[in-house]
Amino acid sequence: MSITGSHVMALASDVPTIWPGIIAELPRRAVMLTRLFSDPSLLPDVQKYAGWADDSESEDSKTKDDEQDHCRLGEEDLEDGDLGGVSSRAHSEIAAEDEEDDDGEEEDGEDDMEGDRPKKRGPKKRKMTPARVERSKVRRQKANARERTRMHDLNSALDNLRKVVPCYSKTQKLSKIETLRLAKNYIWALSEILRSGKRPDLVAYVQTLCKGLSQPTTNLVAGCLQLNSRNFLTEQCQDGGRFHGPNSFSMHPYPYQCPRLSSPQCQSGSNSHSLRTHGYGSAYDSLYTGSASPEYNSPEYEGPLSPPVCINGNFSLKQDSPDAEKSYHYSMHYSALPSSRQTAAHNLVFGSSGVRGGVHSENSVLPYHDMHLHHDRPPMYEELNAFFHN
DNA sequence: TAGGCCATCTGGTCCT
DNA sequence: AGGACCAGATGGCCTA
Repeated sequence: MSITGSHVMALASDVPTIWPGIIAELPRRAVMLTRLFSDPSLLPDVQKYAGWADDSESEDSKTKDDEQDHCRLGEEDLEDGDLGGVSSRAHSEIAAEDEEDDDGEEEDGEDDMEGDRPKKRGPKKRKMTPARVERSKVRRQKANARERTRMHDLNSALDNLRKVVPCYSKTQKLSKIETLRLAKNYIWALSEILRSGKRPDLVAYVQTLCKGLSQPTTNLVAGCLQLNSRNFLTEQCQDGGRFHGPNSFSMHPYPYQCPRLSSPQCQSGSNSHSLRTHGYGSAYDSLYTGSASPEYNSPEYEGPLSPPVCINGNFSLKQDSPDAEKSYHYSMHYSALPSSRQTAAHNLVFGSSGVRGGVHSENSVLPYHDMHLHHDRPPMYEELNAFFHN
């Protein structure tokens, strides 16, 4: 199967429009990937996509509003007479530097020699008048306010980046460095998917995402991706990370029972369709469960094959009700292994203690309502998923 | 209490 | 000259 321009655009559009590095990188990456597929007809689509910065206008304006808020905040700080922690000593130093700003008023009576030592080069020290001290204070305060605004903007961009990487938790925010690492891994993983043109391998994909991440973040990502870490590792240990398709696992509500999934309509054979109509389902099952295959109806499968999650956020699905966020939680249960192997596999990635950073892998599956997979995916995701479906 | 993370201040450097 | 950017220093907060 060939990859269309919409596939490339779908992947690329999944990247935040805020983080400058991502903005700069992804369009270029998309063009490069398009060429990898040796289909020049895709280039117009990709180039059109490269103008996506326009789509982020609302986000930009929001950022500007934030910036204005920050500026106002800074002004308030100044109005309060708070020097923002600027010590009097620091101000004296600034004032000393600032002396050179003022023409005239040079220190009189300085000879070419200061005692035995030659006179210092550079501008002469100037007397600090009260007016000059005040000017230096104002200048320093303005610089501080600008710096605060700059850092707030940077943090705002990071927040936006957090929302589009495969794992997002309101309460357990990724640190800055972990966010950047995960974003890098995410981009890399997407690129690899495009490059290979193959259905991504579950375990390898998660490993790619978690590469270089701290233990707690690794656990968090595993939880966000709804992977029971032990079983995920069991699978990894069992067959070297190969994903065997729908018969290799079953889906269970975990750890919370979903009322909707318990309902008859969700249990019925048409649940997949009903969930699709709610915006769930097709991505994951088409991607990883092979809904078109006979195995789809394997007796081993009992639950609805349409979790609102997927191996990565890129293929996750729109959830259009707050309840959905609260209700659905799954993990993957692979075929059982002897506990010793499970332990060995568990230790492989999560450490021998199984607990580190206070987040045990088994407990790393956060309540779903606390986590967000990606919302509001463009319709082209269906197309993209169809690609993996083949 | 130590360590991690963060916000802020600060001064230096570079650019326009 | 002024602003943007950067990195070091510092102190606060949180968690194990």
